[in-house]
Amino acid sequence: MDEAAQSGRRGRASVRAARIQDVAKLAEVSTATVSRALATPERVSAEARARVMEAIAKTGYVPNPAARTLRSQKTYMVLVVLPDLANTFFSKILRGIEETLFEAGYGMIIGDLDGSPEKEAHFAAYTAAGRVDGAILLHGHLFGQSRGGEGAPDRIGIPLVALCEAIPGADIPQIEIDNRAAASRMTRHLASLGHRSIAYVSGPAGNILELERFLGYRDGLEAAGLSFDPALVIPGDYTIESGVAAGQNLVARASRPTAVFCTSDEMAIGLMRTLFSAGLKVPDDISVAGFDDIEFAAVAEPALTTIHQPRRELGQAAATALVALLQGRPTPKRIRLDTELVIRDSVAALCPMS
Amino acid sequence: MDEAAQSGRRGRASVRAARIQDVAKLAEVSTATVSRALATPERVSAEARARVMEAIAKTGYVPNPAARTLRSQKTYMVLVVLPDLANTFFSKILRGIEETLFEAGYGMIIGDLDGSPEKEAHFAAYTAAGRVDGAILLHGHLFGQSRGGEGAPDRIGIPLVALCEAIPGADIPQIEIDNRAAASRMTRHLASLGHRSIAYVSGPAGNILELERFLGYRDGLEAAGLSFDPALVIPGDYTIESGVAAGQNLVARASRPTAVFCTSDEMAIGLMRTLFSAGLKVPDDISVAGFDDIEFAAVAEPALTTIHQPRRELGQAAATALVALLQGRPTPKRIRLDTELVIRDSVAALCPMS
DNA sequence: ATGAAAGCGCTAACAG
DNA sequence: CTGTTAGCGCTTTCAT
Repeated sequence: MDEAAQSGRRGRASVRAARIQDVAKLAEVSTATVSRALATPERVSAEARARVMEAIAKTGYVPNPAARTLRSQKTYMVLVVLPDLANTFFSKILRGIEETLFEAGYGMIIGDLDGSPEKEAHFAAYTAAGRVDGAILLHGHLFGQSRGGEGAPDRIGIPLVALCEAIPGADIPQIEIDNRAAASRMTRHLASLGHRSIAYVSGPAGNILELERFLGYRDGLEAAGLSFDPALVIPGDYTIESGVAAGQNLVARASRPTAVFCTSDEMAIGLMRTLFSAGLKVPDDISVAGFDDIEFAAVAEPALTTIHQPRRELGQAAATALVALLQGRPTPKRIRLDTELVIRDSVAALCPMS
Repeated sequence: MDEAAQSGRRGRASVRAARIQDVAKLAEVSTATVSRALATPERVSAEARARVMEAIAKTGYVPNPAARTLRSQKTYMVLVVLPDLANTFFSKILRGIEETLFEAGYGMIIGDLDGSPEKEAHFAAYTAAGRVDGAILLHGHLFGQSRGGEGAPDRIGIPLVALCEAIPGADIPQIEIDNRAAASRMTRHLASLGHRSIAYVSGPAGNILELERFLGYRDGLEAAGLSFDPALVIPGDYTIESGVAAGQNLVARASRPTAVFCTSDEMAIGLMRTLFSAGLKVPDDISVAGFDDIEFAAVAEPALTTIHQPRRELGQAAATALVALLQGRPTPKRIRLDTELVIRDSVAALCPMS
């Protein structure tokens, strides 16, 4: 009862972390009871539970996650894959995900693709190796499906959820906004202010968001009785730099549109910068609209008219869906959150003079 | 030799992941040899190694990290704790950390404090539970040392590195810039342009960066022969919102400084916004300087004069130091990277007229 | 250079 | 409600 105390020396040097055995011994119960007291308290007598808890407090016991994972085949970790961590658009989404995951007892590992496909393989290996129980995908496709080609393994064995960038054809829950409707709304807003020549700064070619938003732009044009002019579509990729480039494109033109709809706030801010440098005034000479409503949109000069996305809620919804899957509960295949048109100062009614 | 093939049914339904045993059997070696072929190839005959590699390819074997961790007591995971993931200042730092860690074979778990001390305990538990081998701390103090009080456990048993926000008194490698010198440089730059009334928008009280930058501001003032005026210090906390508030503070004043040194770009951008709204022109009516050189600094209107921090390199240096520690190699206790004064358009020489 | 065997710390059956 | 008993899959002595 006291002989089996410590295995040899107990100098204060290496005070090995307490194991479940130490707790069991101190509480005078079996290790199974300790385990149960932690996992399913209701299945343990109040008395035993109290003794276990006391022993845990006394020993400072913290369960070893590796052992737990090895035995239970559950990691309580979720992988979140995103195209670009530096994009401020994602940070609040991440917050929403993390807080929901945390409440459900899951940890979050972030996989930042940073624009390189090789990294995707790296994170795919995480799932293959069983490092995580599930994943939230923000980058618009399934692992190993970069080319959308044949051998696309529809699933890699763990629950998956797509967030923001829908993955066409994938049989997993998709959480997103109605990009098409939002883009249409903004286009109509611009048209309602008298603009008849509305340029469109696109996202990366092939991107699903771009596809949807472009369709919305066309919808809006049509709804306003405006005809589509391909010359008014300026390529972009959602970055500040591409917005700057789009601005140069615009400035160089002989005849300019009276309004520009940028499909990301970062592009809108970069574009306005170029316009200013060229001596053009926003919104007096040209109106500029964005998309996303990132933090800087409200403090840009002029403050940016844009589409607000409920970023935190988007993250929460995705995490909630994944947790449901993880716990074997059903979850809707598609969740669409509402956006909002935020009117600020970068868009003005077209002056008939102009 | 072929009887022990599969343990029972081998329907295509549940193709359990290959284990090291499967590889060993296929390669006709022991599991120990497979393990060694992976960890220490040089200790295995070329022949055996080839057979093992082939078997691995054939089975699609991926080592189980939980089992590996349980046995070797190494997680090959590093925790990165930061005060605010939404702050764009950190994203590039994270990139630098991740790429370096990845090359060294380590994964990264991000601990976003999001401004709540409770979360810190949460992430401290990660380290206590042995989920990670080491940690990089960007939040300016050690775990459980929030109050800087007595029982500060100087170490929690795993290697730690402090990044950006130095931790006074902690005996761990610290990677940072020379905040004091940089702030002094900016202050002197402003003074050299004729400004004699230079306001200072601070960081959060007690923050080590704030302490250093404030000292630098004082240094710069002194070097320029200017006296310090407490009324010119406006409180802030590095956020956009606090910059907006600082701007309101400024606008409300009867007599205004001719230049404002904001100790973060986000504050500078928020402040300029307020100034504009109040009809003040930057830099004509008032010069504004920032600190950090985030992406938006270059495209702000006007483009922001600021202090450039080598963010990616900072991250790389911290990760490199931690990996050295993890591998038992020595590393310098303090690394200071150079900053740069970036002159753009938000600061102008003081017009004698004014 | 290789194999046998002993666990790392935990949870899940299975009895009782 | 509780204890006993097996391992989860891997790395690592210790022999050979």
